[in-house]
Amino acid sequence: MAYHHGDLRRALLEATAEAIDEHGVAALSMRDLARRAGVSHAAPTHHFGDKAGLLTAFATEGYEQLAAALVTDSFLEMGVAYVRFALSRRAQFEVMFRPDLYRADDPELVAARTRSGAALYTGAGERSKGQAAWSIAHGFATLWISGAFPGRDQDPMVVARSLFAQLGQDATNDTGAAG
Amino acid sequence: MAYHHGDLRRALLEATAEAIDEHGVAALSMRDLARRAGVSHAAPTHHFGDKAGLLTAFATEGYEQLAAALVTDSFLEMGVAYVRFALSRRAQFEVMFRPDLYRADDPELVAARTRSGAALYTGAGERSKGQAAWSIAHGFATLWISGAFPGRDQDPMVVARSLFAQLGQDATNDTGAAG
DNA sequence: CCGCCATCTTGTCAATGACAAGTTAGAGTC
DNA sequence: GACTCTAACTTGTCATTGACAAGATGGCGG
Repeated sequence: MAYHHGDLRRALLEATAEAIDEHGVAALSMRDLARRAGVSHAAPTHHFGDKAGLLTAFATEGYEQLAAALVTDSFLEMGVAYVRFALSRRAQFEVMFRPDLYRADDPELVAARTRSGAALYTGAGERSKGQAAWSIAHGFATLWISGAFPGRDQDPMVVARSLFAQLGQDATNDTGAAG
Repeated sequence: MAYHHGDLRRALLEATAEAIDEHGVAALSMRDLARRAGVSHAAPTHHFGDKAGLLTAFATEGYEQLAAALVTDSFLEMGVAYVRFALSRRAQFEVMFRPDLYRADDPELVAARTRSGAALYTGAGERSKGQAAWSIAHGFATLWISGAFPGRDQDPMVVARSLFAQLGQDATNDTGAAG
């Protein structure tokens, strides 16, 4: 077995998403990740220190991806993008909002979270309408993922748009920059 | 040490809420619950079969409590009650919406979930406005709990009301029974 | 007063996270 | 082109955990 994997760190982060998608975060195991990557059981520790370190890196990556996904000029589309991110990167989304799983004060994570927060607050700000939109996006995404939301035969993105439409109409075409 | 605890099942469920409130679901340990209740490490297994069984019972209890909490005549107050439940019974709320932690097909759990769902759908139904309100309530609650929501010096219940107010005004005084 | 059996205990096992100590390979140096 | 240096990875170990098996206890029906 080769001693130098190439990019084990990357492979482990990808294996993490796979494993969570398959069995949920609760069943996530460092040793299973090692097996998936074809390395010894202690190899992941070398790169991440411990399990919390792995999930810190995983959540950081998630915040960076979210920040990138939220770049759009329309207030409505930002909400749609938020839901799309949550549903397409379920594993990241799930870990990101469970700070008990990682080190929430890690500098790199805080920086990434701040970046995605900046995008979000530009549209949502401290204003109730933006916060309501964020809550709808986040609530719908988590309810849909957990299976609690009705109408599972429908396209979730279509449903999401119908929910945003329930907010005052002026909000759907407002980037928030005017506030 | 007494062989008959009295109501160990009850004590364990209460210890579960305590333990989750203190260290999160991720760190929940059957043996720790046993220690908290002052019984041997295998006692919990006798009552719940396994960890998933314990959390199934815990989530079932949560759904029953939620169903009771949602009994109100006002659409708006139901949303407020939902948020209040989530914040006051954090542990139950967290477990309820993580079906990977328990047996989602358990008959008693399904019954309890259906009961709380009935209350919810009476107000929310299949209609977008009700679903938007549910999403706001659920999203706000989870974001507040995770610490991601801004304005943490404010009273969360006041913030929640300001969010519901962003929905069309006619929705805030509609039980949905007319649909 | 005696057996029954739900309740709880003790004992054990495989899996896991964390850590310590050893091994390898490839990069830099001369 | 051998030599060292060190990051990357391995092997080995330990305490903890969930799950299960088997035994102990004590209240309750007969």
